[in-house]
Amino acid sequence: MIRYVRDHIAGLLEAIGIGEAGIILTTPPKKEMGDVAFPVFQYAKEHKLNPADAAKLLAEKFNAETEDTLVERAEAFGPYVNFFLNDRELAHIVLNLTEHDASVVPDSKGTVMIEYACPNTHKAFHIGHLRNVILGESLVRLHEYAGYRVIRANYQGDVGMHIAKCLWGIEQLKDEYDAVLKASIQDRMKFVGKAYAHGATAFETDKKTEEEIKGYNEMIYRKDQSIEEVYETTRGWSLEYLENIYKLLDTKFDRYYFESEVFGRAVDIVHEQVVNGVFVQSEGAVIFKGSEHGLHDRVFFTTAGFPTYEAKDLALAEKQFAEFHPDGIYHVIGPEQSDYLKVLFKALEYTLPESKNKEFHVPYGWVTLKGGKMSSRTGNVVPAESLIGEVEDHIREHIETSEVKATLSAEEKAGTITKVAMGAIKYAFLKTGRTNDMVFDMEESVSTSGDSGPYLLYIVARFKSIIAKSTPMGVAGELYIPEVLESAEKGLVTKLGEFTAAVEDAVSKQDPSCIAQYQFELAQAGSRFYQECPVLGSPEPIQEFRIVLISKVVHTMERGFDLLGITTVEHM
RNA sequence: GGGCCCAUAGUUCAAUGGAUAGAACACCAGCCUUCUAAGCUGGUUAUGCAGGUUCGAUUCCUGCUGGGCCCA
Repeated sequence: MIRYVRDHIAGLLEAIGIGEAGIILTTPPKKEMGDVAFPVFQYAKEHKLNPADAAKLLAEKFNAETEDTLVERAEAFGPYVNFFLNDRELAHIVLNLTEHDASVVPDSKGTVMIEYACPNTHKAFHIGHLRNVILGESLVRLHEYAGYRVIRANYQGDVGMHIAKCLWGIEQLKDEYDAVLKASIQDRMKFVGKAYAHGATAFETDKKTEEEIKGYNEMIYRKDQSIEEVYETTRGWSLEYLENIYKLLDTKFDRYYFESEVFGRAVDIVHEQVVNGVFVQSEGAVIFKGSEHGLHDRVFFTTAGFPTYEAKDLALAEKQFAEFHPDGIYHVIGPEQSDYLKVLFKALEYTLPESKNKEFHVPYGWVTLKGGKMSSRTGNVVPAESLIGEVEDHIREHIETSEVKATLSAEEKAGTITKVAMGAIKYAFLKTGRTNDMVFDMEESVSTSGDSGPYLLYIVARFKSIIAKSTPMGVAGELYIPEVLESAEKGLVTKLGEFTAAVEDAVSKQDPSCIAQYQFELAQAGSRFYQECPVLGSPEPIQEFRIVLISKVVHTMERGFDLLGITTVEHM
């Protein structure tokens, strides 16, 4: 509901002496029941009335004592007083509404760092990472839109056992490594994946190999000459591969942090804080007693003398605060790390007091694939690029077989395919509530109908097409608005007014799915309008009104899509 | 063994403690001489189990069952 309307009605109610204790207004379930609803439970309780009687009483009182251009009348529906708004007034308000709250000044709410993506090098980028990046990018845009200065941070794991396993595997497959040096990035990464799998399997099955690989791990930390070149080369491959994916997903980062750059400082922090008693020795390791804070104990320094990722995270936080002085850092990380992060944040309160109440975990649900057609390869890890490729194939098929698109150039088609494919994927990943697990359904996400990205983009393309065909109108004073709107027009106007509320909801919950749901509802209302209300075929004053209306719809949809990281297309 | 999360229609998802629990897919029936039918309209189907708090519970509390995860 539009804030203006809400405040207006609250004011009218207050004027007749109702609702001093803060008025809550909602939307009736059906439009025949009015535009705005006032639940009277609280009022009835205070006045010892039964809710239905109270509603009747209040509706009568309102109608008798209130004269207003926007609110035509009130009517009691059970325990609710519902208000019916004047179509023309409502449309006037909505069409003149800027979709962006003018009170939001860019960068006025302080600085937040959003840390997302955070993959390991030398590994495939799988569908879980995909959800992470798509979510992170959308959160960045939401926060910027809401008036925050946002630092995009990415913390990539470029040291550790997973790389030791990979490097050991490469040593075993040296001939293949030499052969693949000049190959495409896809093939080089395919080899890296194979080498990792080789090392990981050997690590599990053979005690002697396990020791060897641990030796590689030490060599990585010491930057041992014998592995340095292969390490740097394959690290470079990984970063190139990841950068391609970021570009495809239309995301970027202000700061790339690496485990290798915080490792040294991690050692120092733990040593310093052992002296201060924050960390304690335990069976040769150094631990933080989370159990003294209702959490659990964690190792920050191993018996072998290496800092764990716990320790590295301490050094990372120190760097992040020193470099950007954020008012908050949001870590987009899976829910399985929830308990770990609680311990980490607690330890940080000691090693870095300024971080207190400024570190936040933004968890998101697990991703699985429907059908299992793709889940069989290499364990159950699905590389992101193969999923993206498959979606693109589906979309391409639609575009290529369409007669309407015959006029498009090859370049336009390619651009459209990419935009629609990425829109399909991003929408599929963002429409489910952030913390809920989700199932990625290939058929549904590329589906041209239903609750899918392509469906939404199609609605926008149709409206854009109408606007493109219309003759531009001169500025001719006040816009004509019909006295009574068609049902489909009214629905569209009402839905348009809800955009700001959807954004506020998304920001407060840190959940882009609020926007995705809004986009779908607006598209549905738009689709119905498209079906029932001809634009170009209508007589003049109505045509002008409808063009202004659909222009507003296109504008709002594009704004919403932008917050999701999705780009609209002109034709599809 | 300790802790965290989840359970809604055949399937995938919604629902600040409030009106007849909403959509989408699938299935069935209609709608193109008219702005893109990748569309629209109508129809069928659900709150895991047992209690409790409340005028009112999908929502909050307790126990149970089933699934996921973390720590040991």
